[in-house]
Amino acid sequence: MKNKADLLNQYWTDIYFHLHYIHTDKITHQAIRIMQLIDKQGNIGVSEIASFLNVSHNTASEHVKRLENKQFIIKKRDPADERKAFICLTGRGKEVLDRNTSLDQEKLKQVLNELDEKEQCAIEQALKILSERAKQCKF
Amino acid sequence: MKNKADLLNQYWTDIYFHLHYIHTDKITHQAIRIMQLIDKQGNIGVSEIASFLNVSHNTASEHVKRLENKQFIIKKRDPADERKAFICLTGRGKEVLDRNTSLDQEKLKQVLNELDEKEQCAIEQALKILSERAKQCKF
DNA sequence: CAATTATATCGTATTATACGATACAACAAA
DNA sequence: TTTGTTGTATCGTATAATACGATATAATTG
Repeated sequence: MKNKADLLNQYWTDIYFHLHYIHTDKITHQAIRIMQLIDKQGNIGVSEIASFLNVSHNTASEHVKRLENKQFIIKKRDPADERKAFICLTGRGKEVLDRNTSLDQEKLKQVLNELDEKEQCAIEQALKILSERAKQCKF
Repeated sequence: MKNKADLLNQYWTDIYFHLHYIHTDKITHQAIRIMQLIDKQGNIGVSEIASFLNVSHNTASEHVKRLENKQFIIKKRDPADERKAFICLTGRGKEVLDRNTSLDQEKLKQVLNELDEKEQCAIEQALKILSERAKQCKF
C-alpha cells in the first residue's frame, strides 16, 4: 500500500501530464529553473543563481547572459552596491515560464467547468492550503 | 481580479517551487518529457515520441538512443510487428523522472504532518478529483 | 515482388552547459 | 590612499544535446 505522499505525487504528476501546455518553446531545463527562481523569490542576482543551480559563478553568469539575449530577463544594478545586478523577468519571460510550468488555462477551465461549485471550491481551498503551508514550512 | 484558473496556477507553481526535489541530475527537458510520456501513457514507440515532441522520426530515434545509453529506458520489440519498438522506463529511469517531476516526499510529508486530518483528507480528495477529471477530459 | 512503414545511423550545423583563467568595477578595511 | 575582497563578465576549451536530410536495413502489406 502506497503511503500518502506517493499517492499525492501520483495525482500531482497525472494532473500535470494531462493539463500542461503543449510545449512549443525551445527552452531548456536550466532556463526554466532560473526563471522559476526569479519569479518566486525576489532579490536574485548571479550569485543566488549559481547557488541555486549549484554551478560556478561564471557558469551562472553565462546562463544569465543567454536569457538576457533572449529577452526573457533584464538586469538592473543594485543602487546600494553597483557591483550587483538584480534580475527580473520580462513580460516575455513570464509568458515562456508560464507556458512551461503552469497548467494550460483553457484545459484547466474546461475541467473546472465540469465540476460542481462545491468541488471547485474544495480544489481551490486545498491548493491554497497546500501552497501556504509549503511556503511557511522550513525544510 | 484574477480568474480562477490564474489563481489555481499561482498555487500550483508555488507548491512545486517550494516542494520540488533539489535538482541534482544533469537531465534535459526533452529527456523528462519523453520519460513522462512513457510513464503516463502506454504503448510508446519512436513514432509516438516524434509526434509528442513534434520532431522528426530520426531525431526521436536519437533521443531514444541517448536515454537507452543512460539506462533510463529499454526497448522491446513488438511481437505483432517487429519493426516497432516498445519503450519502457527502467527502475533508474523512474527514479530520475520522479526526482525531476514529483514533489519531494520528505518535504510533502512534513507539510502534511503539520495539517490536521481533515485538511489532509481535503487535499487528497481535491487532487484525486482533479486528477480523475483531467484524465477523462477531452481537449 | 514491389511498395510502404518503422526505425537506425551518419554527417552536419547550431546551441547549451560547464569551468578555469583572467579581467574589471565597486566596496570595505586598514 | 592603498590594499584586499567581492560581484560579475569574458574568453578559451571541452563535452553534450538538439535537430534534420540523406541514406540504409528490416519487416510488413498488398
